[in-house]
Amino acid sequence: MGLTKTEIFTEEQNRLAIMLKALAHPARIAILQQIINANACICGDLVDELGLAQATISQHLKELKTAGLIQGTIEGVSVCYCIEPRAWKLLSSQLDEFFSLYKEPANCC
Amino acid sequence: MGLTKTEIFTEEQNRLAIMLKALAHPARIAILQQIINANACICGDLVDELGLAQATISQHLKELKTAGLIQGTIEGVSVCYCIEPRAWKLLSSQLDEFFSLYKEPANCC
DNA sequence: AATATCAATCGTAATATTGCGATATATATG
DNA sequence: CATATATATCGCAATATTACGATTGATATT
Repeated sequence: MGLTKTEIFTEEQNRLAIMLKALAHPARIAILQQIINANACICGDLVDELGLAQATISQHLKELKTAGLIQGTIEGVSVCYCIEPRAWKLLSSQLDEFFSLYKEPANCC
Repeated sequence: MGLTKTEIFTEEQNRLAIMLKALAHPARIAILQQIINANACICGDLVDELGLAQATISQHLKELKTAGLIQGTIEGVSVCYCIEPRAWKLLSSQLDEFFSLYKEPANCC
């Protein structure tokens, strides 16, 4: 065990869970906020800004990139990271949809 | 290590990450969808509906309850679970705010 | 070519998560 | 009170996550 039973859930449920997992860490939230704020960031900026080791930041960036939420472009020695607009909008709207499923408390327990 | 460095992030970043973590599992997404769909659910219904053991569903319900996303009311032998409206709305608007930080691709990399 | 700079990857330790069987607890019902 | 029903909790095994030092790789700079 210790392994999520993906096969019993829908594609959508699994995809949403994966994206949310990518967001579900304060460092990654902070990284995204920094990237948005600065329009683009390189790894070193984030290392200075947050108080985490370079290896740790790099690993978080990789997770965000794997999820598709950010993209990285090589720019000389450094790599410029910014938001991936499509994935961002898609996730945003999927979450909107999910949260709007719930309408006001009817006659709950 | 293996421990998140909460102290270097803001209260908001940590709270949002905790709530997202509670959502970031297909079983918990499915549970919430079921609860919303049926207006309220008891643990047994969810065990039948999803294909997970009773102990597993109970544990997921506990996590959702700890996060404050659902509430449970004892109803005879069973416990009736439903959405906690305040937490739901709060998270929804916090996510709205977070996602709206990003405005269109300016002159990115 | 040698060196500096920046980021990715490897390896490792500590901790967390996932899932379930077994058991405990708590409330109905006969 | 004994039994059935429903849920929670315990304990465990398998796996995943988090963090970082050390190293590697790749591009500039001198």
